[in-house]
Amino acid sequence: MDLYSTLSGTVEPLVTRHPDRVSLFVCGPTVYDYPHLGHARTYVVFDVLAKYIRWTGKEIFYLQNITDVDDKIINRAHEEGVSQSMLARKFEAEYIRDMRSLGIDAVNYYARATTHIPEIINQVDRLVARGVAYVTGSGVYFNVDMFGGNGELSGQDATKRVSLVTDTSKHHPLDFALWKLGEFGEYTWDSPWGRGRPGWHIEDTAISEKYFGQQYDIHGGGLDLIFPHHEAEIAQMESLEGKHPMVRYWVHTGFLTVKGEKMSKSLGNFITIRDVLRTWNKDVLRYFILLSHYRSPLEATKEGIANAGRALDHIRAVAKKDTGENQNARKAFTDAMESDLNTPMALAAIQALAASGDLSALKEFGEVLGINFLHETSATLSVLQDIRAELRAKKQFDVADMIRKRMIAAGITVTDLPL
RNA sequence: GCCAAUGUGGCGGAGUGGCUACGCGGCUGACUGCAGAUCAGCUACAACCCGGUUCGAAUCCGGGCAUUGGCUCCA
Repeated sequence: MDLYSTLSGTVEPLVTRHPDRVSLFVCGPTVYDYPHLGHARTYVVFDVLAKYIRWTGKEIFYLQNITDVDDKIINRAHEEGVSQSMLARKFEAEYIRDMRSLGIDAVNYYARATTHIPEIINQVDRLVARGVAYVTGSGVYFNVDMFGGNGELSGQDATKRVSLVTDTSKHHPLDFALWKLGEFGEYTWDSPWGRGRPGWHIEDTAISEKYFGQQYDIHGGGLDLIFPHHEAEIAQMESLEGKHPMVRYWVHTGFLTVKGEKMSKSLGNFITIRDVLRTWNKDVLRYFILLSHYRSPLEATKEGIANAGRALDHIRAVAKKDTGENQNARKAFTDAMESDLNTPMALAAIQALAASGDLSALKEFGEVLGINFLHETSATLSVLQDIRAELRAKKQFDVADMIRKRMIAAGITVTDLPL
């Protein structure tokens, strides 16, 4: 398939290091609060990417980190009077719960920062030994002047930029912390440089190196991580042994916006996933997300989600009778997915499949997208439907209508065909 | 200031150098025990602006503008 990489700035054919095995690493959340719709977008997109690649017959290992040691967690735990681990475990569980309720199940392994401290320390140690990191009284820092490749992803040269932060202990204002020295309560570990905790960027490279090595195929995350986070990751990993590129395919999802502004925890304009799922089910939400291309901005509005819900209802209403394969629409679907995961086009193909009654393709592709395009049926429901059909045939409309009324009240969509 | 993403019809949203995706909404008709749904058709004659290349550009090139974001934590 073709995939856009931020590194090259173009769509290019996906050529993985092993023809039939794909390694995918996606930056997970910092677990200090409930996940919001912006997270839903990013993780639904990568869920679909992984499912699609798997569907094409390749083996994929999808690894995601969980940032469970960080300033925000420390502060929040302090505010709420709970331990850091209690807070982190709670919101990690909430995150996993929300991901499940969105039908996200393509991740093979969630790796916590705090369970990879030895790997982190080891990596920092090697960076110090290589001479690209140095130790001060406040921590271990990566020396950005020592890394030539900086700025590849973002187009920004870190050594030439102006920083708002002034920390006189650092050689260069933009040098970033690999290890922060100090006592941070529960999450403080011994290290060769003294007690402390990891910097922000190091966990990803320590984790990805452990499971994938210094080079792997796809690294994903939100657009907001390109700088400085992903640049820092490249600097760290490629400084170990000079292997380049660390990753060839950097896939970044566009922002989810609210009234034109990026949804974020810091802005406080976020809608949690569970709030949305109170009104709409995961099929509607996924349909809404996939209705726009993953790199475009996506404006979250009630109207937009409701619109997606109507479109999905329509597909289900049309897809009632199985009338065989629609090869053209099947090809259109895979062509769209092959083309930089063009889900809006893929959904157009889904509509065509529904219209032509290719139910087996709808089921199969629905699994790739994580959306159920067919009406759910159960034994109980079909018995009720049969009874109603008989009653209507006998023109006993009062009883038939009463059953329909009750079914609708119970949240079941009932649509009769003309007699 | 520097860097980046985005800019298409009432709305959402694709592709493609010329042959007008698709959906939602709206309109008309058909069908229908009733709701609803479905079916057929119509609707919008759209491309941020200014230049250029071309027989032809929304699509390629140049220059602007606007919105959002990154440069501090962020999916």
